Amino acid sequence: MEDRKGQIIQVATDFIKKYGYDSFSYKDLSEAVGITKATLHHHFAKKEDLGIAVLQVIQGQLEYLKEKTFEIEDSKERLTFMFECMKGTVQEKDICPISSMQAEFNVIPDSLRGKISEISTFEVDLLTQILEVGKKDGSFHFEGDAKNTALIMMTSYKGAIMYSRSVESTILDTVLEGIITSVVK
Amino acid sequence: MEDRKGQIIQVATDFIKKYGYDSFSYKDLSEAVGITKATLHHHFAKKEDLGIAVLQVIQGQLEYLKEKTFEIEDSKERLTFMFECMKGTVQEKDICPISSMQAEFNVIPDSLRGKISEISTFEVDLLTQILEVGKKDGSFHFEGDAKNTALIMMTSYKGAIMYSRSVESTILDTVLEGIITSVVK
DNA sequence: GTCTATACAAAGATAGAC
DNA sequence: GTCTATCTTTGTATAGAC
Repeated sequence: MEDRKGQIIQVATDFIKKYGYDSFSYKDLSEAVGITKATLHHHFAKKEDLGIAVLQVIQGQLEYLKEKTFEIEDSKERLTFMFECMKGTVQEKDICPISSMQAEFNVIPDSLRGKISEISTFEVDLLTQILEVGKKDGSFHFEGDAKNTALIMMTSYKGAIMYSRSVESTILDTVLEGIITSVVK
Repeated sequence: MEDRKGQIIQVATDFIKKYGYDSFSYKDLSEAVGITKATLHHHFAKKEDLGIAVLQVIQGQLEYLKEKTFEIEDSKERLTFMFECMKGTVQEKDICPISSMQAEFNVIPDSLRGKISEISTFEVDLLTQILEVGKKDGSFHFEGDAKNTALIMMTSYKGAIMYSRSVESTILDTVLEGIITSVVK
């Protein structure tokens, strides 16, 4: 089964969303996958290697999301689609793996920090572009430049996922609706 | 020196903001404070006890902030004051200790989770009240209820601190200005 | 209140057999 | 590709002396 690697990455991603990169162990992971720690090390010699692999997959998914997003003609639909897709990747009480590793920024390996920065920027840029296009075609209304608005929307979305953990989990939908209508209406 | 306890709490809080609760050790802390691990255990038998102490101090500071905040007459000034105070407690490249522990929610002791939930709720409630008063006296303009707006503002603020870590750190000020003017103008 | 010394468990990682 | 066994380091925590 060559897809062992893929399976490991999948479970590791779930763990990062649940516990964080630093707080899941090769022992946890090996048990969840059903192999030994040694086998895990065979596939990903160091935990750092696994971390990089996880981030590469996420990066690929985001690039794919960008493609799919711009296949949609209508700006409002496009915006909703993007957030719905993002929301779909995190289960209840999980957090965004990027947020998780932003929180751990000072304790993760340097190579991971670089990738996290890239991905963080990519996300905001994607939203910025969606907003710019939507403003031009008259779908969205906001003051200031698109990047600032994108920043507020993205940080609010990420922050809301985080907050859902410790308060009522309905707040994510509330916030999501709020930030979308703030530019659409 | 009875204030050893206070000193330990102070340094522990800094560590949580920099590395997270799970990722700083009694060894790190003992070296930073200048005492041995054993002495640390004398003051706070378990790491969990220290965690609770840290959160109690934060809770107290927030209650004090609420008092001070409502001593200010003008709604706009009050809102700015609150965010400036909050911002003042986190150094560049640190994150809010509450965000930090929200990210670690599934790996911290139960007693800490409870406190985190309380504090998270308190913060949003404080902002909600500021917004409600300001809407009534005509200082603020926003649609929907104050709680939703407070949620968006608070999650955006917290998310921005987080994002500053991995992208340009100027985004915090950008976002802060954005969310304040969104209700003030 | 602080120390040295130590116990104990968990973590990341490697060696070598099958 | 997977295993058992083992190493090394680090983390939390305790015992007992000063």
